[in-house]
Amino acid sequence: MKKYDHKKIEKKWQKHWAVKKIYKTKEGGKKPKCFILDMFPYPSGEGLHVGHPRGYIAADVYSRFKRMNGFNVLHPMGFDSFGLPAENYAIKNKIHPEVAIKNNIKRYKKQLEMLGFDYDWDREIITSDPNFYKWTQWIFLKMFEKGLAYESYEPINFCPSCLTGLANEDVEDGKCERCATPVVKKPMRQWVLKITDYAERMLEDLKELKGWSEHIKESQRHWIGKSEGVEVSFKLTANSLQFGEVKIFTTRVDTIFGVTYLVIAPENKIIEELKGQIKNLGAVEKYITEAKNKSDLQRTDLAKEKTGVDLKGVKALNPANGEEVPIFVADYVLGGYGTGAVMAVPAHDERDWEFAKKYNLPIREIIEPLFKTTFGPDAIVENLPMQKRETVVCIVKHWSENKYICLKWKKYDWKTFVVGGTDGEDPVKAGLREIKEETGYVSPKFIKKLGSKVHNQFFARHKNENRWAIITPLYFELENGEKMEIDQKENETHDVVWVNHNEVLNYLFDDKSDTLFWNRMIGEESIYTGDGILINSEEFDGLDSKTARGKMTKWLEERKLGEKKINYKLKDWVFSRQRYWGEPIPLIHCGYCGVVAVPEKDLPVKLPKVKFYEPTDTGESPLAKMDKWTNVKCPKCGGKGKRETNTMPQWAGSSWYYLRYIDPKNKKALVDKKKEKYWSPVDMYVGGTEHATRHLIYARFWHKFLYDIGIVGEKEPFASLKNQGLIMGNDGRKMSKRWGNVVNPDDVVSQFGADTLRVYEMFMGPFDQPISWSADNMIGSRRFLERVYSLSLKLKNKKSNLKTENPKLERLIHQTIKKVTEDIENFRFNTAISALMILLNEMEKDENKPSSFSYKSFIKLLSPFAPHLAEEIWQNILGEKKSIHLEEWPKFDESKIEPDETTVVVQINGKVRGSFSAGKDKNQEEIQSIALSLPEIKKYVGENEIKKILFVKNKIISIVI
RNA sequence: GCCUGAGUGGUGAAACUGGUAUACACGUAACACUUAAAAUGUUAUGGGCGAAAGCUCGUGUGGGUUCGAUUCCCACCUCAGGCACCA
Repeated sequence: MKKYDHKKIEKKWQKHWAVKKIYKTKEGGKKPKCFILDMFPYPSGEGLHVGHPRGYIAADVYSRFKRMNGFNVLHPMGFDSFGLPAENYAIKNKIHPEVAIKNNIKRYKKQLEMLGFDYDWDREIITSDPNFYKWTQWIFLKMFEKGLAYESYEPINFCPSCLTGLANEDVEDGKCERCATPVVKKPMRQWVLKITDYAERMLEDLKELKGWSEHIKESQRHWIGKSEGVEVSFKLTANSLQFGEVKIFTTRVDTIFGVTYLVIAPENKIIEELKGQIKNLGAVEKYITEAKNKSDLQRTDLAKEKTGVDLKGVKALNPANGEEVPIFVADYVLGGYGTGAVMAVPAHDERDWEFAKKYNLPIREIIEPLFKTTFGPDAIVENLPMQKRETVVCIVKHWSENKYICLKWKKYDWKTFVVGGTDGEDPVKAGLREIKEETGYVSPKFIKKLGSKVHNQFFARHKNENRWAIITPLYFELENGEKMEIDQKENETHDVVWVNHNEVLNYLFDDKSDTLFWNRMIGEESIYTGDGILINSEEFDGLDSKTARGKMTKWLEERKLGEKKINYKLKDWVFSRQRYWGEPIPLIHCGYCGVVAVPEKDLPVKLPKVKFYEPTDTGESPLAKMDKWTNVKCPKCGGKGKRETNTMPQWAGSSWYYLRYIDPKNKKALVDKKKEKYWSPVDMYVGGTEHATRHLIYARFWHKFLYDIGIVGEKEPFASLKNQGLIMGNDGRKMSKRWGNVVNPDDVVSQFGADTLRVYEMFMGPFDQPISWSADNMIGSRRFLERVYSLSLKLKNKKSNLKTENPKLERLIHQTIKKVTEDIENFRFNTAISALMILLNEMEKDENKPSSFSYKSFIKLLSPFAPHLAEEIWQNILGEKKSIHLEEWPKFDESKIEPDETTVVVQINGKVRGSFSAGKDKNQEEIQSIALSLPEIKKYVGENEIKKILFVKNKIISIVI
């Protein structure tokens, strides 16, 4: 028998498909469209490793599947070729980036073609191609026109190794995302895009993105980082004279009466204004200089130890109570967030608390902790009123050992300290009384109070009411073991248990207020940062935090001392790079007119060809040295002008590239309106999760902008997004030259074939989960394909052309069609392939000769995964004339899926004790009588009384005895 | 610290809205074919007890709900990813 020669087969059909252009996307027609997009690769020097194509294979499978299901498919590919990696590669290897990119793209393309993807290469785009980046520049100009691109001189993240400014998104853990060098803050001229204008819409529209995985949306929400609070003005005084004001931002106005000092960031400009008033200016300036010289990494690494300097001579007035508080400059407050200043409430904020402890600042409690029980049998019952009750909780220590009294309640699953109501009595007295009554010990001695009162809201089962316990926690010690008789009633309620010191929390376990008491008891200082009940807050006393926030905000607003404010962590996008290999920013600086846009007709502003493109450390791009290129006429006044020499970041082209696939050769517009309307949005976007907070944020931002100026008709660019898990080396580490664990797809394809690689990568595990490469496991996929091939030859030789087959196989065929169809639709490729394997196993049995419908269906189901082999069988063995990839996807018949007989399982007390097969849809009575007549069931039931019988049709009968 | 996801055989992993846990594949063992090996095929393959029929334990740990839990609830542990002095 002929052997499965993957080399011959794959080469033959790849050529055939290319010549016949079977994957060419046609415009128009009546078919519904499906736009399938891969995150296009960055053509680095390394070439693809076996992990890269996982997403491409999935998209290709999906694309072929959709095409066979009657969709007009757009599945293009291109290259993201501008940016740092290409440039760094070029510098390292002393090849001009343009040449390097050309070579690398060639190599990538060859590798992609080798895997048999169904791209329409006529639509290929390359972001460093002037015909493409003309439109990248055009979009920038539109943003400039709308005031969304602005020039700034603020200090930004700067990579001292790449010698360029970076966006917030390009920094990971305080290090440059490309080269892992710690970034520094450096003031420099830069172009910035006002992405923050779109923060709210980007956040809001996430809700509509049903096809995105939750964790990507979650990390975008995080990145955008919305928080609602109040901006409050604190008046400043020096020598009892008013001296302007400082604005702070807080989400916790309810704690404003607990402010004991203010903190401003070293970057805050207010310090400049106050210079004349600061008595220790030298120390303050020294601190600020030091803070500025710290890298981000240092500043966060040193986070554990907070530092700061008092602004002597200047005080702030708390608008809530008119109190004068000191002001500190400290770098634990960030200059770039909110107003760059905060009110410090050390009693209820961990950072402020740490700082206050270090500098011995007063700590004032304003919030009494409130714990609500929200689940379990003690959960608050809605619509039942709250009964307030003053309570004491007594921690009682043994007279000689390190043990404490806990009560174990008899009727309820409770373990508590000694507790009791005070009924207006002095809490200490009440505590003494409770200890005696409940435990019998007669010698308790009061030692101390354990912090503030604590509120506990729960459902009191023993009284059948919602209880709001206002607890005073007290600490007692017994002087001796003398005991009196306990009241009968108390004795019936609970047992007294002595618990060792270090086991107390484990014993009591679930009540958070107990934990708090205990921590205070053992002297562990802990602060409460949650919501609670206000005290020491004048007219706001007794309110809960949430209500207090509302009332205080109103109070401040009425007096013009504060206003509601929303802040975002998202920062504007630093959009200029001091590097050569990027899109030139199409602006001209003119001495008379200022910054002038390059007229649209002069686009693209081409990147000049240069010999030297290494970055400089002057804060200028290498382009600045090219006088011939930079010196131009001002388009407005005709006078002398200079081109902007900064270039765009790596992410510019990829922020909109998908739109260009729709209309890649259009010279007049970014994209034709009609075509855009037909193809948008992208129906399925496949790529890695590493782009969650970079590319995917930028692209959404640009898309929304293009929507606003009427270029696109959809608010969101990508309707569905699927993320592939990383493929690691067989050692479980990320594939990298460094570990020597890189597997080259060229080798795999040559040895096993592209189809085997494709099937294996889809079969190896769930698509979105990371997984280690295993050459051993891949053998299974190869064997599977070999068996498919040899079965095909066998069936051909036997000239099997059955019309029907045995019903079991027929049912399996229809089940498999259903399963594979649903699985591909949901990106569950591993189970789809397993279903195909099960079907093959059955068809290989002699008694199960498939009909020609069945066999052809099977090959069609296989074709998205193994396109070459499927085509070979389809045309060469089965003698079909049309490509299988243009055939129609098989349809299953629902009526043929259901079996006539089902296996009914018999359970006794939930355990499987037997099973039998019975006709479909039999009712309980019939099944029950069969079940009870089975000997193995009789054995168990015996003389026992049957309490209950549960029945699930076609599945299970459960007997309870 | 916070957020998200995940813990199932020797391994990669299945299991629809709670209903026969371990499908499919890898590996391993035995057998067949072969002078032999490879390849291929057949059979077996969670642990314990048992000659066997069978019994019993088992989806990270501990508890709960249920006739019945990998699936739902609570607490904890471990791993991966994201964010991290964001007031």
